[in-house]
Amino acid sequence: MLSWAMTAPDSNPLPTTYDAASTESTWYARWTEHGVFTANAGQAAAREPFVIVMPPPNVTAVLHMGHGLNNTVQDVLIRWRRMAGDEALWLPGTDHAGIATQNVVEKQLAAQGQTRFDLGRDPFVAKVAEFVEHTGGEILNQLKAIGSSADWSRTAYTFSPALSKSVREAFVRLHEDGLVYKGHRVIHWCPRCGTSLSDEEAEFTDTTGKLYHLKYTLADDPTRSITVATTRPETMLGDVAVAVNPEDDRYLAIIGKEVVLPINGVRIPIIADSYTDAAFGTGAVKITPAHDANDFEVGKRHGLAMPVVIDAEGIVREVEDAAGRVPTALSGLDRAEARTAIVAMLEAAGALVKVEPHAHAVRHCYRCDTVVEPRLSDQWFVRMRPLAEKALDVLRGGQLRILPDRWEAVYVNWLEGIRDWNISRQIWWGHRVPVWYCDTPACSQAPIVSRTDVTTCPSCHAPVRQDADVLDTWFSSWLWPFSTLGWPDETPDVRAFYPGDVLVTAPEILFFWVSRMVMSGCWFLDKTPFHTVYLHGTVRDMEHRKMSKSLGNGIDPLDVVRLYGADALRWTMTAGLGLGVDVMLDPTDLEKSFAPGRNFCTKLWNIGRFLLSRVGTEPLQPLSSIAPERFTAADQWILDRLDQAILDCDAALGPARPANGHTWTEAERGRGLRLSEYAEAARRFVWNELADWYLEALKPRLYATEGEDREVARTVLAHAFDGALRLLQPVVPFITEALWQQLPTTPPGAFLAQAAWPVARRGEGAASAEAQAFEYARDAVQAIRSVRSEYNVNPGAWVDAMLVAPNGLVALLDAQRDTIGSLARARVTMASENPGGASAQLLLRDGVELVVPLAGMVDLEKEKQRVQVELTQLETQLTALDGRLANEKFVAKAPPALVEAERAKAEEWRARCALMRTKLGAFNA
RNA sequence: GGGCGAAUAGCUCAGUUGGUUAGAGCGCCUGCCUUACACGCAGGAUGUCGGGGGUUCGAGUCCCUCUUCGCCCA
Repeated sequence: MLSWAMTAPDSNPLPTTYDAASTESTWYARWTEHGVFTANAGQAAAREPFVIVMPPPNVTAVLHMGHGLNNTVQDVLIRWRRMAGDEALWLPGTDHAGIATQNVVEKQLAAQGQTRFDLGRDPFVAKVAEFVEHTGGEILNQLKAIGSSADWSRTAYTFSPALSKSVREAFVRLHEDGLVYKGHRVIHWCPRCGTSLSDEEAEFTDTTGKLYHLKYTLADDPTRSITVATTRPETMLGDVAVAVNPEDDRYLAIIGKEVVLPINGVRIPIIADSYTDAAFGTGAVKITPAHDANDFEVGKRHGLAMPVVIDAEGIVREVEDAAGRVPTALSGLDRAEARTAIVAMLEAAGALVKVEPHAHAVRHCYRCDTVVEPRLSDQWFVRMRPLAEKALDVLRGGQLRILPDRWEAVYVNWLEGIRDWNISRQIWWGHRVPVWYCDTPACSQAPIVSRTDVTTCPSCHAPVRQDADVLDTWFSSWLWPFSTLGWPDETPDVRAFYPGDVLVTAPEILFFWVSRMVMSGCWFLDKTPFHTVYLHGTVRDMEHRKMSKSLGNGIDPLDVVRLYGADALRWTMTAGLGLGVDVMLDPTDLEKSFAPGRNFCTKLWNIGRFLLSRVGTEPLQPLSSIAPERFTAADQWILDRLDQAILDCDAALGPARPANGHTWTEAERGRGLRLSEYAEAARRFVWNELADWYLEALKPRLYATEGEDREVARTVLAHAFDGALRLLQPVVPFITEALWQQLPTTPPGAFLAQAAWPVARRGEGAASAEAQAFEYARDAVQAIRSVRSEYNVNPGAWVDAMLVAPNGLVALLDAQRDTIGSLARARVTMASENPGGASAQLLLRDGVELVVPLAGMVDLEKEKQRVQVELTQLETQLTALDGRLANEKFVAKAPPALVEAERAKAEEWRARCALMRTKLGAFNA
């Protein structure tokens, strides 16, 4: 048997400082080599599957802190469940990001003075594909650098052949279900990107613009006029009516009359429509059906013409049904130039009544921020109402929950008011709409909606033409939870891993993506794709501004990895993360944000170095083989603390899924996913309990004792650290793996990343009497240290201390004398009675007193005051407590257990007060 | 304009169904380079829980109202 001396620090295999970079690359490589992250559909029958699908980053994206946060959360959860014995699948991939990716390549072309039209459609698409192949997906490698344990063997891509098949299937199936249709209406149009956008893609920005009051003269009486208010005077060329509210007395007499548009002289009627708000502006609004969605509805109701006076590039001209409406002087102007010119012309004509500042929200393209132009066009739509009903049902039925739960109301509100989804885009990069047309004039073939490519018309056998539009990127993303598994094929993966479990993302894409995935999952596979949506916060700077490239206030996660290590990054992302709370980081002071994580890792490393050097490499006896009486109080205590830490971590993280497998109960619904509480519970155990107390208490024992007790200590030490490393692995996987590999209990070839999640040895609240004895020791140590500090006792000096214990506790405390002494640098003696005299006096719990004589140093007045202050405080509280207990209503109405507890507390306080009064008496004597 | 949320220590936040003397991390103050760790150890200070009103035996927690801030939707 080796002695402690022979396993001295010299033989310690761990270097003095932790090298994050080499540890991270070493272990990540070993994990992937051994398929630690690979899920097996064949195992899913024997083990509970646990599935997270990664929100696919844009294929051209560069890792930013938002990804860091999002993926750390997912990785913590998936690592937790993997250890807990689930068949854990974290499915990664990228999104082809139609508009965004096309924009990137178009920008490159623009740098060479080219447009996509110079190349033509097919060469352009080929160029984008090539670009994606060479530079795309780099972000997935960056995710590996932060430790993401995704199953890379299943990496998916929304524009891959497999997922394209899913997209077609979904489109065709919805068409068969009568939910896909082509509509002619005003949609959001981005003149810069040259495509339509969905409601969600046209984002509102609050803007202070101008409200122009324009005077339109009545055709039959040039002395009379009506004034309309508009924010967009340039659209007046396309006006087809002036609408007033039918209830509005001011205009009743002129409804049905005609006015003459200034500038182009077109005559248009005054109509009554309840859409008009009498309180807004002048109560009269101009109606431009082709250039405003609301006006379009009014126009449809009244059967009005729909002249188009602004084209797809945002240029004012006579586009359609607009002959004679655009004067030559204005034709060809950009919409912004046209506004200036038109306002000037209106003013010259005396038609501009006034201009006032006006705060309103203007829609912008979410990809390029260009002001969106409402435009009349033909687009493909999905009828959303039937889909939304299902998505509402699963939330209301409890098959789906959203955390934090306040987002559930937002989700419900949006789905209840859902509008049809414009899914066609007039760009080239994306899934082509799977519809073909026969252009033969004589042929009556209807458009062909097909799962497979169509080349010739089934009726006339002429070549057919495929619809030029591509589908909204989100039309592929919304299938992600099952398209990635092989749907529509009945693959083993679909059977094993659908539905999944948790979706982790930011609230920004609740509508874009989350709600739509629920809808598609419910529609196509009849089940919600996950039972939990976890919406984390946003990464912001210290001024609470969102981190963004344009503001230049971002932090590069890879910089953090380089400077502090991936574990430190993950620690900051986890430990600071209240449920759904924004994460504030200071881009100008990385130290402030990430030093705590690095410091924690350093501490963990040092704990490991010291502990492993003491445990040595010799085999250990199993904890279960050790008879309970051989454990010291400290041993019992740390084992109890580990149990408690495990229970705390479990309570913070879980439940992982509804207990009945499908529906959340009210009690379960808001629970779990408290990552900060989990991290704090694990940190507290390893640092504040294992290192600060157990290791310190053990030191003399490690050096002084021999034989059996040393073996017990080694076993407990290894067990406690092993437990700590397991609890911490999901947060700081690299350093914990490196340390765990050094434990003599670790089987060769095993990985902590796959080791079993710890289970508490005993239930809650069952702390043993022995463990309790160590709590008394800690009390005494803290009291002595406090006295030493107060009297400025030289840190190296030893003091005398006397424990005065009630009879029942004498033996228990006596056994702790050495421990107390070594931790507090005190010569501890026992007494059954307080000797009084010139000494520092402290009252510990359960009537235990501590007397520190400090010969010649004690300030009696100070001691008296200390006791007096404490007594006064306690008496005040005791009075309040007694008052409560004397209140009949309290005794009658409060739960009996509580009343009992309060009574016991009152007695304890009373005894404590009595003891303090005795002390004060002794001081005065 | 409509809806939702937040306001707790200097900062960032916990505080789950109302029930101990309201907690943590960081920061701050004091003393320590005690042979695992100064990226550390020990000891300390710090809150009329945004204002006002109400329900209750009991309110940081529930209700109303005001103020300030944030988010979502139109």
